[in-house]
Amino acid sequence: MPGPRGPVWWHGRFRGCGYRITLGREAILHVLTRAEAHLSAEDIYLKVHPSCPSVGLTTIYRTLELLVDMGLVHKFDFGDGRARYELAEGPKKEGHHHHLVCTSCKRVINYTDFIDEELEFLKRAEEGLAKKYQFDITNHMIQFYGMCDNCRKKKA
Amino acid sequence: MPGPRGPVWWHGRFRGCGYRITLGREAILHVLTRAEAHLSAEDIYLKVHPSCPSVGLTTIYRTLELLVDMGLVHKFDFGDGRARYELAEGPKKEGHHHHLVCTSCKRVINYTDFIDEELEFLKRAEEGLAKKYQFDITNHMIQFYGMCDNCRKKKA
DNA sequence: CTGGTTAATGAAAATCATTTCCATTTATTG
DNA sequence: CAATAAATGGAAATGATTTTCATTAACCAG
Ligand SMILES: [Mn+2]
Ligand SMILES: [Mn+2]
Ligand SMILES: [Zn+2]
Ligand SMILES: [Zn+2]
Repeated sequence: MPGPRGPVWWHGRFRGCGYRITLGREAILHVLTRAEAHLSAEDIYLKVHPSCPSVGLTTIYRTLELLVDMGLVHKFDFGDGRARYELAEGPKKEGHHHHLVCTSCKRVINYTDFIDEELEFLKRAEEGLAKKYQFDITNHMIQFYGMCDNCRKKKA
Repeated sequence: MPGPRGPVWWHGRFRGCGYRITLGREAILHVLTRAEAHLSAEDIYLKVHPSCPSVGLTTIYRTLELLVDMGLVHKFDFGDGRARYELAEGPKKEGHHHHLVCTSCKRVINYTDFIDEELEFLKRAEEGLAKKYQFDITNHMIQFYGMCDNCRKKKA
């Protein structure tokens, strides 16, 4: 149930780009907004299906591509063979975090620690790199890989 | 031409794990050692083929998986639909760098700038995260995304 | 050096996430 | 409400990667 049709934070962005606001898109954003985990296209399809059975997997993929291009959603590859999607920034600014990926079980942990000193480092790096390589930097990604608690115990 | 069969830097690692040293593996490592770019499995297949036409694509995939698991090779997803591989560390310590990825043309630039302050930041982050999340961190990845010189000009 | 053991391999087939096609639907606008 | 073009769904295509299985060859003991 996508809720009342009132103006929603992302409607403006859509209208501004000349994109239409459809039931499917509404449902997909709704799921992404409430997602705890890092959802695959199929995960989203399954969550959208009960309330909007008419939305097909193709639309999920198309919408996600659109959202990624608009910068509203980030796309990740955690090594399990399917892309994972996550809202870039909600209405609340909970957002900015990075990932700890277990190479053994593919579990992913969001962390926000060290974000301050990280921001410091990133700002200078971005500036320097942009100038040196004539790159217009819009985004970054940091991931740490290793073995999680559970997997380490299993090995022992 | 995989060169003389003398002891090579990675032979020890292989023997230690009980892995056999085969012509195919020799050829694949040889290509990776000399690679300038970030090669896909097929790129490697094509480079190996002339001197070792008997090595099939399946072996390329299998060997790359092995090398990634051993930590000798890093696997990347730059968003063009195929995995890219790069030697983690050669005999010479040229290695450590990160990537600038053009989201428009998928061009990738290696950079080593800011590595010192980055290392500082990473060391502390790794320690803190390892303790807090009980993660055994073995690796990390940093990528900046944006639009490269060429692509920006085209848009203008 | 040689034969036995078993990892490694190639080719073909299977998998499966993602994309493409195209006829149909629907959001938007006046 | 009608006109228009964007958006969509379902089926088929795509294409990278994986699996299967019969064959080869690396390695080791003798
Ligand atoms: Mn996350
Ligand atoms: Mn590189
Ligand atoms: Zn794990
Ligand atoms: Zn570019």
